[in-house]
This record gives sequence, C-alpha cells and structure tokens, in this order.
Amino acid sequence: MSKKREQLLNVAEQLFYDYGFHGVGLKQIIQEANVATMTLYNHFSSKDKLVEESIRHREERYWAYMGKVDQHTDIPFVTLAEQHGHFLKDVSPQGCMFLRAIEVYAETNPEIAQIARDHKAKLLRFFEELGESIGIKEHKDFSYQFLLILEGATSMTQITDSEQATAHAITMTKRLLETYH
Amino acid sequence: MSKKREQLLNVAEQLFYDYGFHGVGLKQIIQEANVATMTLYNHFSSKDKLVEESIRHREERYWAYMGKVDQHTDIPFVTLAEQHGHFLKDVSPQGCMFLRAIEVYAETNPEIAQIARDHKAKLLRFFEELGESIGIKEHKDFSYQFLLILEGATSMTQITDSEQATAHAITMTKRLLETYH
DNA sequence: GTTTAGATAGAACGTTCATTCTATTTTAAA
DNA sequence: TTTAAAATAGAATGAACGTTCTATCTAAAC
Repeated sequence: MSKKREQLLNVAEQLFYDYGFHGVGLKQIIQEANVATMTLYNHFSSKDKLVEESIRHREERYWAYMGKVDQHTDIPFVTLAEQHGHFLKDVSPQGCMFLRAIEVYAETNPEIAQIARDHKAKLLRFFEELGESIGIKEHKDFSYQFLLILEGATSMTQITDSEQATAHAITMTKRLLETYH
Repeated sequence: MSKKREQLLNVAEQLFYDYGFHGVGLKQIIQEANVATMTLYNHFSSKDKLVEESIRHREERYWAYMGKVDQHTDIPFVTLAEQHGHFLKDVSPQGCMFLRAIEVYAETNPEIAQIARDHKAKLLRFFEELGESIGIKEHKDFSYQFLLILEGATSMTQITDSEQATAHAITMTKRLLETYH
C-alpha cells in the first residue's frame, strides 16, 4: 500500500470524525496530509470515494480492538465491553462515525450509508455467533441487548466521559450475562 | 409567535435532521418554507442562529413526549421508555439530533454544542430526581444506566428498527428496575 | 386614506467548494 | 543511465455557499 495513500486515509478519517464529512474540505485534508491535489485524485476518484475508504479504514481499526479477544474465555463479552471502552477512549470519544455516515448519507449517497450499515450488521452477527458458541440462552436477544449497551456507552461518552460510560456498560453486561447464561 | 418563523423552524429542523447541518443550504430551507431570503434573516441573524433555534425547537418536541408522563405511577420509567420509543418512531428514526450537534459543532461553534449538552444533562437530572422521589436505591447509577438504555435504543433504531429497539429497551428497563428497586 | 412595518423576488458579493488542467520535478525500476 | 511512473505546486473552472442589497409590494393601524 502506498505511503501517501495511507497518510491521506489517516488524516481524512481523523478530520471527518472531528468536523463531520461535510465540515471538512479537501484543501484541509491535502494540506494536513502533505500531499498534492492530484495525488489525492490519483488514489481516490472523488471526495465521496475518500469518505467510503475512510469508513472502511476505521472499520479495520475497530476490529483491531474487538477481533482479537480470546473467544475461549468464560467471559468474552465482558472483555469485549472493555475493548469497546478502550476504543471509545483512544479513538472515538465523540460518538460513532458509522452511525453518522448513515445519518448524513442515507438520502444522498446510499452506497456510503450501506457500508456503515453492513459494519453494524456484521458486528451483531459476530456477537450472535459467539453467544451461541458459548451456549447462551436466546443468544439473539442477548446479542441485540449487548450491542444496545455498547451503542449506549458510545453515546454516553459524549454526555459524560468514556470511563464512566464504560464502567456502567461493563456492569450492565455482567447483569445481562447472569440473565441469559 | 410569527407564522413565518414557525414555518422556518419546522422546515429547518426537518431538513437539518435529514441531511445534516452542513448538508443543507439556506436556499433549500427558504424554498421549502415558502419564505423570502430576508424573512429568514429578519428572524434569525445567521445560519448558526437558525441551527440553535432548531435544536431548541426539537428539545420542546422531545419534552412533549417525556415531560407529560404521570410521575405518580409505580412504573414511570417503563412509561418513559415507551414514550422515548414513540419519539423514535414518530420524530427521530435516524439517530439523535442533539448528539449530532455536539459532534459537528464541538470544535467550531461551542455555543451550539453546549445547548445540546445542556439538554442531555437536564434529561439525566430529570431521571435522577424522579428516581430519588420514588425511592430507587442508588438512583444516580440507575438513572445513568436508564439513559444509556434510551441512547442505545436510539442508535439501534438506525441499525434495525424502532419497534425492535424499543421492545428491547423496555425489557432492559424492567430488569434494571428489579435490580435497583 | 395615509402611514408604517414586514414580506416579497431576485440580483449581487465575496468566499469556498470539488474537480480538472498544466507544466515541472522527484522517485524508483530497468 | 535511461525510462516511466508518481508526485509536485498552483492556477483555472463552474457551482454552491452564506450574506447583503435593492426595490416593489402587501397588510394592518391610525
């Protein structure tokens, strides 16, 4: 993978997250990435394509936190809640970039919105399969409610702080496990 | 209150919600509200002021759902979860406008971000006082987790649908009440 | 009937936007 | 060392942006 391309994706992901997809111009991205205009257009055919790739880029970062959890522990879901909390603290203290993409592009660029939706669907399926594999009763309901807790923690991070949000999410996850185990 | 002003606020709130604050131009708002450019500027001194008032406008609509709940019931929190669900279905099926305002304006217009934050703080305080008044143990923890459930339901509405999200939120609220009652 | 305030349409302003073009320079492989 | 590809700075384009201006018109209030 090209070095310039990587720089562009890192800068774009950060700026899009901080100021919103429509709140950042390509000029700013180009400047902060130390890249020429045509370098951007050689790697990405349009701003919307750059948005697309930025979302995929963040998806990989999220799975770097969640995908490596040891699934053979007794309590992988508590660890997953903790990892989600680390992601909130390190990367995503101001809400969820995927949900924002759905909001902003649902009506204007369905392709982008779908990428974000697919990510959430994949996450839910991941929880369902993991829940089933460790013998959780009604693993579909359990997974839905577990994801609801994580999404709630993401939002609460915007209102209070990630530590508090994560601590409560972990408490709630433990109670959820008691209910469905 | 002026009729034109009300038209502007209704249209602006809807368009800002559907396409994002930066995704809508004043031209579109003016056209859909059937109003002249200068009429908008006579009522609101800038686009940012219109954004501000649109957020306050939506705040009133939210309290119209949540503020009228009979607080002398045994189970006002279940009713509040239901009302939140109605708000999601009727008004807010695509995420939370207040959180989006915080995200987009945190760095560029702190005044707008603060209005949205104040709304969430007020909501949390409302739950805390209500929880204390009906004798809930550790009413602060309870209220935080209740709000986390509602925020989670708002996000899950974007991923699945409001009916499913609300049903799970009510189930979780009932369990939360068992824990803290 | 006259006055006063508000609303109208639409042009104009200066800025920013995404995108394209050009011409030069750097980089890396052959 | 030659060659081809990639990256550069920066100007040019046309559209959209928020905002202001102008000049006409409507509608009550006196």
